[in-house]
Parts: sequence; structure tokens; C-alpha cells
Amino acid sequence: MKNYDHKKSEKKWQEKWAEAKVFRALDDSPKQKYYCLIEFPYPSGEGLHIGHVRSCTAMDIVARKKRMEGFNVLYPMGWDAFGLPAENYAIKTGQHPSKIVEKNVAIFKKQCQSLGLSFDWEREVNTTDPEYYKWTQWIFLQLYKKGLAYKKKMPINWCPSCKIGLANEEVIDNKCERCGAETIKKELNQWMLKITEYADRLIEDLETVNYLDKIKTQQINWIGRSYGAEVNFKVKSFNESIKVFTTRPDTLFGATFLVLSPEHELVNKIITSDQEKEILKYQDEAKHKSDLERTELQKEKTGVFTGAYAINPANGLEIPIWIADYVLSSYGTGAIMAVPAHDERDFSFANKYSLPVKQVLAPLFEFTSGLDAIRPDKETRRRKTAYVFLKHWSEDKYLCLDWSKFGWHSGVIGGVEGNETFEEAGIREIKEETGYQNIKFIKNLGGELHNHFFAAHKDINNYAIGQVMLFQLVDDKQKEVDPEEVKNHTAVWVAGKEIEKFLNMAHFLYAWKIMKGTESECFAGAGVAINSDFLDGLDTATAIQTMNKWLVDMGLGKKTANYHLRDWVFSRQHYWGEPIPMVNCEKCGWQPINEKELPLELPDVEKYEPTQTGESPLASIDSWVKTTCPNCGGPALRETDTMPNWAGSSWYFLRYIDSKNKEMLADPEKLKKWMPVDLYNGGMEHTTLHLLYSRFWNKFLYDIDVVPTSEPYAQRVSHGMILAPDGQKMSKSRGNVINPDQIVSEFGADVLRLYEMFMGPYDQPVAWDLNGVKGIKRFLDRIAAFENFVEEDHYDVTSLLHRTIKKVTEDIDARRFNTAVSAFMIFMNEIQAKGCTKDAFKKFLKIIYPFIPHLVEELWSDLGEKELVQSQKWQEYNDELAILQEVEIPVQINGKVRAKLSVAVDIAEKDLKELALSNEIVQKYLEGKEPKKIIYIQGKLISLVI
RNA sequence: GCCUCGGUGGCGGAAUUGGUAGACGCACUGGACUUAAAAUCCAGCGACUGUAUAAGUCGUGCCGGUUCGACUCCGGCCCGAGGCACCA
Repeated sequence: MKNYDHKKSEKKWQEKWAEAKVFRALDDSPKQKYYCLIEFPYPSGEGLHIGHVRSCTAMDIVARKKRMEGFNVLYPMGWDAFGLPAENYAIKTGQHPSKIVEKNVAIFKKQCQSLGLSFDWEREVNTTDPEYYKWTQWIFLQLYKKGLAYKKKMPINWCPSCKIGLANEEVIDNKCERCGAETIKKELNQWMLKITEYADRLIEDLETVNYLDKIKTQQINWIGRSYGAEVNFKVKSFNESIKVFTTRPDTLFGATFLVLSPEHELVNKIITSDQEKEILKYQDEAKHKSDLERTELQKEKTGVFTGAYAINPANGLEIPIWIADYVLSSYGTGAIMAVPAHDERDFSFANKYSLPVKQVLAPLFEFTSGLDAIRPDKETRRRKTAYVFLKHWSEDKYLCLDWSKFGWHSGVIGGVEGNETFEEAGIREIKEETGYQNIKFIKNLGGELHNHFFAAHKDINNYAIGQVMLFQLVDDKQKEVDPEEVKNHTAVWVAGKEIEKFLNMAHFLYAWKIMKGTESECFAGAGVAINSDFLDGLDTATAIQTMNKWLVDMGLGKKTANYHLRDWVFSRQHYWGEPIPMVNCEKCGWQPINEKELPLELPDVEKYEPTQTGESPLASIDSWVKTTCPNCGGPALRETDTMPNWAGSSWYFLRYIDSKNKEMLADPEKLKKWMPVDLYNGGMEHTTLHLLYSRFWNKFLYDIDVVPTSEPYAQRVSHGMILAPDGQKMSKSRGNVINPDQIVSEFGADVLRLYEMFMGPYDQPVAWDLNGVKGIKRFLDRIAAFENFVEEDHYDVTSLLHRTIKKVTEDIDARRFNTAVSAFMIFMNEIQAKGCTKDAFKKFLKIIYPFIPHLVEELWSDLGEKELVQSQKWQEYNDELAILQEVEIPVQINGKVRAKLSVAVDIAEKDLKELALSNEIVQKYLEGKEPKKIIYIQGKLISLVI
């Protein structure tokens, strides 16, 4: 076809698809279901972003292919339309946010359609639709009923100049986004959701889903579980006790003071009168420090003595109780036991205030006298040699480390004299350095492991390393050790992982510090318990277990876990969100509204600004706020806070399944049919919030038998961002935003789609390049204009076609779209040169169809086909045809390619070897000799060693 | 500081149970067609040596190791991006 007009054609096919309803997901189809989900966008005023096009197209390709493969595909779209931008725009213009949303949604929808995205529009949802948020509110009520929603005083960001509460997104560098004034924290009673109750399941169930590894690790880190113990400390002369959390109960004997966070509830009860003034001052200061300041002033620790003492339950010692803001009230119990000898922070605090330090842990290896053996070396290559001898803390085992500043390379052993082996040289040198005469060589750890030792510390970066050996110093009177015994004895030292464990750790560092005279006296690693009564001699892991058991037996504490994850602050002091369906009755307290009253609709207000008191604008509507208590019928006030915009997006994937249901959130039968989502695509920035929140809600709904699966998404993938041509993020302020509408109108939707799939690996960021778009345009023009049809296919074309089908099929499944596009190009290059049959061309059209559906439909009908390509079956490939008849086998000599042989693919190994050996170039290199070894890799290469 | 990912021509990138590094595209250079330009088509395109040939050397952030053979595996380092951060 000579003149392909993308504007006309794209519109035509979009209409035909809509007419034929080929993108509709059917609830009663016998076909296997496939639920393909893309994060629904916030319909901003700027319209669809070029980045949306990338992910929507990618999922569109998957959806279209799956349909052709015979799946009943659900690929829906909707709008996450509550949120600040619409509210801010409403404040500015006085327009109702819903009007703004309506307008923007229309633009977005049109844009999606102009791209030919195969969404099933019959299932469209909008979080701001009362018929939708009715169920968001309903879920909140269920959470409340199960005790998972509660009120708590929490700080919000408050701008003293604008007198409004700000969302975290509105606070930049501790300043108000609107006026630039410093923000402060203001305590407000807020609704909270107990996501922490689900923390363990949110970690553990990750094993049952297929998420990208980086997504899993990020979630695990965010939840941040750590195991430890809670220990109770009695306060002297008070009938109170302080509970602390520690991950190292094994160091309890070394706890020489306690530290409470300034906000700790017990502080005011236990302070002595002479300390009161100072304490109150410190508390006041802490309150005025922002989070930023508290973390910025990391290095210098401050604190105040309360005047009270606690009893260390392990040894009965009286230890002082301090307060300090390096202890956070929001983590653990808000109090710690300080073990300065084995914790860096406690150590620096103890140093500053001259508090006692007590060692209760020794490293597994200790520095011995041989350590400072640095000496000039006259005869050998080395000019300076140093040995470190580390002695095992209890056994008569030594680790000998040897390095040289002006080291040698592999294979060259320094320090060897005459014909002696390296081992002999080692023994000789140990004798010289230590005076020990009876030394047993145990094992040379060689070059493979030596770097383990020295990477442990930055100071020794400059040392190139020779060899590392294990020696045993045998007492002169002792008999030689049985070789078998040595083996067992030393197994722990040398067995792969074990040695890594030992060597990568703090022990060496500690020994090194002593040697350098920079020992800090704080050893925070794992080791062996000392000065700890019944724990003495136990390694850290065993000591922790023993201590945990002891704590329980004595009724002093228990093993427990702590999380970084905090409960979800669910209140926003804004207008444009779902009203929280609760009322506060003077008599009955907080009461949920009757479910029959849902949806609790947002009333109209005159002004959208938050109020001067920090309440939401809803607070100013008396008629709405004043209501009756659902419990006693007495006067009550409505909650005026609204939900965060994460609320609506936490369950939208469920609503697509039954978007028009008036009776329930969604029909259980339909949920059973469609859940879980098979493939969910979204941005990495949603990993720790939206993704976690929606998993939490789904799990909750699963627990109350509303949904059929514990995990909502079987697979989660992520797209990379599209950057501006200069490699910067696209933003309005930089003025480097690319408008997709413009590209669609100038080049066509197919060009934009294919370009975005080709630009780079799907999951990585790539910079926009207009020349690349033009290149894709050229490629599409070549497809459109192709007419080099022949009667019968050349074998090469047939074989390439089948290889291309295979590659594209696999690439789409693995989301390697860029290499699939390259395969299309290779195929086009081939058939332009050699020609192909109409049949082969049609097969090609079918596999490129998901990428450029409009052009393909046009060419397809042009070739006389009556049906839509979307209703065709996905093209299959024939493995036999995909095989090349003739291959080029490179001949390597000593690892370098010297010649290439063109041979039949099924050539016998013997024949190939003969052919290779008789090759002229190979002969030249062989110089009449026989090769030592011939390596043949089937169909890949032949390698001669001479 | 900790965790995660990444580093390959002028550019985007390709190559994974270790087996021809640079597919495909862009940019660039030369040629054909044209009065000319655009478009299109053909050829070249990592660096160096060499005679524009033949041939050879080097080359995937850096330093080592394993191997007949390393972008790929192992150890360490450097740089960049993202996340977390006084987390007891």
C-alpha cells in the first residue's frame, strides 16, 4: 500500500474494534481467564503522560496477544481521581473538583482511545463516584469493626503561616510548598489503620507471589522486621518497671545504663526534683526539633540524667536512667538498655557523659604477639611484609595473615628463599617472628580467599595481597596432630561459606584496630560472651537463645519482634476525599454509621481550603456535621476528616470485576473467576505505599471472606521512566515535556507505540529521542509499502520467519519488547532483499499486530481478509523450520578465533574436527604439531589448545 | 552508613546453563537517483598498527582470580541511580 494515512486509518479501526466489542471481557466465557492490570492514573490537568503510554502499550501488547492465544482477557482502566491537585485547582478557580475530574477524565479517555489501547471500557471505575466510594467506606467500617481502625494523636505537618495542615507531598525541605514558611508538627487526633497487624504475613506471603526481586526486597526492608527480646527493668524506689527492646539480649550483663526517649510516659513519674528543671527543658527542646533536625544532628548525642536508677535484672547492678533524643519513641518500646561496650551509639553517649563501659563480648579471634611484625625485607621482592596472627579465643588455633604493600602478582610468591615452597617460607617466617619452633601447616587459602581478609578494612586498601595460610602452633612437647583430626579440627575454618562468615566480619577488624592502636573499645559484632555468668563461653547465637529462655523462666521478658513499618495514618484534613463514615457521640464515643446509609456523600462546600484550625472544610458545614448517634439517637458530630487517596486505589482491581454491582463490593462468584490479577504493572514509586496498602486490604478482605485469594497480584512488574532527551526527568518546570498527542498526530499511534517498545529495556529508564521516532516511522513505511511478493519462499525466509515467531512469542511473555522489535526489523530486512509469499507476510503481520494494530488491520484487509486480526489465532511456529541448515563455526586456537568454517548444522563431530585441522590457517598455527586438546561445543564452536 | 539495581562504540542498546562482543536502531561518512533539496536505495562505521588490501594487537568502569576460552563466574575497589537511615 503506497499511501498509508495513519489519521484516517487509526480512527477507522478504533471504531471497528469498538463496534465488534473485541476487547470485552466476558464473565461467562468458558475460556481460561487472564487478568492484566495497569495502575490506574490520576487524571491530572496535563493529560496522559508519555510514560503512561509506555506501560499501557506494553500491557496492551500482552493483552492483545493473550486474546489471540485464546484467553478471556480482562484489561480494564479507571481513574484514581481524589487528591490534592484537583482540590488546589478548585481553591484557585472555585470550580467543584468533580467538574474538573470529569473534564480531565474525558481527555484521558480520548487519549487512551487514540492510542488504540484495548481497554474494556464497560468496566471503567472512578474512585470519586459515590457508587464506588460507597464500598471504600464500607471496607473502612469492616476494618473498624474488626478493631483495625482506631483514633490516635498523631503529628501532622502544619504551616503556621497558611494555618493549614499539609500532606507530606506538600512539605518540601521542611517548608510549606505554597508559601515557603517553615512547617511545624501539630498533634491531631487521627484515624489509624493497623497495617502492622499484617506485617508478618505481608513479608511471608511474598514467597507465594512472582514479583520482581527488587520489589520484594524493598517491601521487606520497608516493613523492617527484626527479632529480639523485651526485657523488664525495675526502677529503684518506684513501683514501676521499664520495658526495653533489644536485638542483643546476650549483652544484658553489659547494660550499664538505660535511656528513655524524651517523650516516654514514665519520665515524669521517676524524675527527681533536682533534675526536674533540666529534664523539662530537654523535653521541650526535643518537641521543637523537627524530624530533620533530630536526624541531622546525628553525630553529637545529647541527654539528661533523670536522677532515677534501674536494676539490671541479670546482675542486680543499679544503673542510671537517662533520657536522650537518639532514642525514638516511635520504635520498639521507646526505651533501650545501653550496652556501650558493644553498641556504637551507646558507646559515644557513654563517652560523652562518662558512663561506665563493661565488656561482655570477645571476638572469636584475638590479636597475638606476632602482629606487629612489620619489617623491611632486603632480599626478596617485598620491601615490607606484615603478618597478623590471630588466635582463636579459646582453642590453640592461629590464623596467619600475610600481606605486602608492594605485593606480587598471582603465581609469584614473595618471601620465598631458594627452593622452598610457599608453605615452607611461611613456617620459616612464623618461626622467625614468633619464636615458636613447632609449627604445623594446615592449609593454604590461596589467592581465591585472601581478599576476604583485607577488604574488611579501608586502611589496608593499598596492600596487594599475597597468600593466606592457616597454621597451627604445636607445643614442642605435644605430639604431632593426627592429619584426620586436623581436618575435622579445621573444617570450620576453611569450608567455603564458613570461612566467609568468619573472615568478612568484625573480628579481623578488631584485631587490626588493636594492632594500629586505634582500638575503640566498642566491639559491635558477634563473638563469644565473657563476664556474663552463665553465658560465658557461648557464641553469640547460642547466647541469645540461652538468654531468651532465661528471661522467660525468670519472668523478666520474652522473645519478640519489632518492625519499622508504622500504622497507616488514614485521616486527611482536606475536602476532596472519601468522608470517613464515623460519628462522635457525647455519650457513646465514636460510632460507625449504619451501613445502609452508605455512601456517605461529600456535601457541597463554599470554600475548599482547609480551616484555620487544621480541620477539613467539611467542619464548617454545620448542617452536615451535626447528626444523631446511630447507637443512642442522641446528638453527635460527624468525622470531618477524609480518607487519603491511597484508600480508593487499595481495592480498585476488585471493582473492575463487577463494576456495576449495587448490592455488594463485587459478586463472590465473579471474584472467584477473575482473582488474582495475573499480571500487574506499576511504578517502582508505589512499591512501599500503594502496593503494600492494597495487599493489606486484600488480605483483610480475604480474612472476612469477601475475596477468594490472600494475595491480590500473582505477578508484579515495573516499567522504567521515560526521561527527557537531556536525560533529566520530564517536568513542566523544566519545560522538557513531550506531549503524546502531538506525536500521535504527526507520526501516528502505531509509531509512538512501537518506538516506546523499542527505545530500551522495558524495566529501565530511557531518554526520549525524536530521531528514534523517525527511524520507527521509516520502518513502518517500509512495512506499509512492502510488495516484494513471490510465489514460493526461499528457505532462509521460512526459517527466519519461524525463528522470528519463536523469539517474539517468548520476548512478549518475558516483556523484552525491545528485542522483539529488533527481530521484526531483521525479518523485514530479509524479505525486502529476498521477497516472500503473501502467506508468510500474513504470518508476520499477525505477530507484529499487538505492537502496531492499526496498520496491521489495514494491511490485513488490504490482502483480502474479512475478519479482524484481533480475532485471529496467534501464529505458532515450527521448531524444525526454525533451525538453520548451514551454520558458521568459529575455530578458536588458545581461546582466540582464528578461522571460521561454514558447515551443515548436523555435521558429525569427527568430520568437523578433521575439517578444522586441515584448515589452512589452523595449519599455520599448528606448525605441524598435534593440538593438546580439542573442545567442541555442539553447533557453537571448536577450540584447539596448542 | 545500610539495602537494591546498574556501568558495553559518537548515542539507545544486543549478546546468560562461560563459547564469534557490538545484533537492531539512531547519528555520522561516501555513493546512486535529482537541476537542487527532501524522501528513497547502496556501501562504510570500536580503537590502534598496516598499504583503503592481507594480517595483527588492544578493547565490555578499575585491580586480581578461576578457565582452552570471561561482558557473563569468584573476590575486592571505583563511579552512577533509587530506597532506607540514631531502628536499639
